Amino acid sequence: MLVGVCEDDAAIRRLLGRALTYAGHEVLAAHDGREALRLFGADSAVDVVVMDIGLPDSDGRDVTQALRSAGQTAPVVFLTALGERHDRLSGFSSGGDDYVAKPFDVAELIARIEAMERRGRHVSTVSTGLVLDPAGHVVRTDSGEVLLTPTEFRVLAAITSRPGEVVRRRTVVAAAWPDGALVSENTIDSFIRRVRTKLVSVDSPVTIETVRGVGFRCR
Amino acid sequence: MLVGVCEDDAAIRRLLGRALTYAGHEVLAAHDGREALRLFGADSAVDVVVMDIGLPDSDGRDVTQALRSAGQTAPVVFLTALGERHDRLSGFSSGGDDYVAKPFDVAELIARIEAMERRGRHVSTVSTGLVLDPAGHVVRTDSGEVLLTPTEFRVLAAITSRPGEVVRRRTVVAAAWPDGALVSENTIDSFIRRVRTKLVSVDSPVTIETVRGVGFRCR
DNA sequence: TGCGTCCGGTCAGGTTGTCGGCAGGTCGGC
DNA sequence: GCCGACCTGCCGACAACCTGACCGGACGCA
Repeated sequence: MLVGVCEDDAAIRRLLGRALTYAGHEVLAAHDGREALRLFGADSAVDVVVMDIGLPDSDGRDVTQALRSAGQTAPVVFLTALGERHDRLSGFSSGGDDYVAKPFDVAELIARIEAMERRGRHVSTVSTGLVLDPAGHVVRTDSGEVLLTPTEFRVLAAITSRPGEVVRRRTVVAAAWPDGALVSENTIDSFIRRVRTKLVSVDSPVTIETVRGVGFRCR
Repeated sequence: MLVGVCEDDAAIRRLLGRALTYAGHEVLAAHDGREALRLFGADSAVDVVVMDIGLPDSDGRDVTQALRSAGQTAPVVFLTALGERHDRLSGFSSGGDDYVAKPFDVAELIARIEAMERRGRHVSTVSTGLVLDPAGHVVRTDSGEVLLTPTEFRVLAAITSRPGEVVRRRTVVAAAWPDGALVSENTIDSFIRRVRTKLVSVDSPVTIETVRGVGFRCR
């Protein structure tokens, strides 16, 4: 896995470089926002980006936004300064991103990076023109894109992960509520409905059809 | 998932039938080795077989061996009698198989069955161009596919499991209504009719013909 | 601190598809 | 022809599903 690190403090940059290399990853290091944009742009191969919020030339969030609008969809782990409020990020960071407060535990940071990578690896595209972007919880088609809530996204992902196959209701529950929460049957219906509505709103070529008594299937 | 259950004790058969159905699976039930061979043969759509060791007409291990040499590769979960030594099976059962001692915990048995499923999913093909796909709950031919309801699927699976041979009406009932529900003779006719209609709608090369006074046969 | 918004989950009521069975027609064997 | 077995069209009951609305909690904002 290739990890892009954007951090101005040379000591932290070296620390991360060594730790990530030791954990079996490759590292691309940038020391400010401009370099990050050059190295981690859309056609870069980075799988995850570690982004410091407090950069000398700009704010890490702005850099990330620039990366996003350049087409980079890799998930981002933010390094926030001590005392930085988490919620200051929430309005900005898309659902798939994460944040770690300095001073951080290196092992924990690496664990989070690897967790990100597992999620973000497949910007899964259902064969016919529907793109599921886990980094942003966004669904894209030729005619537009729409934002899904986390639960909606998991429901859709569960069903589109097996195109043409029937996904049982219980499978959907297991995928969308991985903590084993007990939800009523009707809750599934509600989310299916919401997802369907959003798919229609972007003229999705993929539709969720119900197989009565069994589950759902996409085509 | 389609689970084949071979068990002579009607109470246990019903228990398993109900529990598996409740867990979202389909069940094909056989009450002895001969029937198991007929229903769970190489061309059957079963994904997993639950096999009682102590059957009236033969040993479950022998039945399994017969299934294997007939080309059936689905994994098997053995039900062993109380006190049966597990190592008695070890020399025989192939790597993918499992065993559960009676009296068993239903939840545990189902968990093991589902674990099996994740390994081998396969699609059964009746010799000439008719595909029974349990994952998609559909039958496919060259000219199209059609969605079957759960009961229709079980009925068709029971009959196509032995191409060219006559399947008795009572066998169809046992396979399609594994919970032991009592259905009128006419209900079978209704479902046969529905299945036939759907087969015709996809130009199926396989047809269900009736053998008066005995049962049905596909060719 | 109070207000507005979003999200997740549930509820009640309407709608639809499946299932099982009935009634009557048809077929085949004797 | 007669009888039983089977086919066919159809219908009612019921469960599964869809839909719109609602509510509490979390969170942002002023």
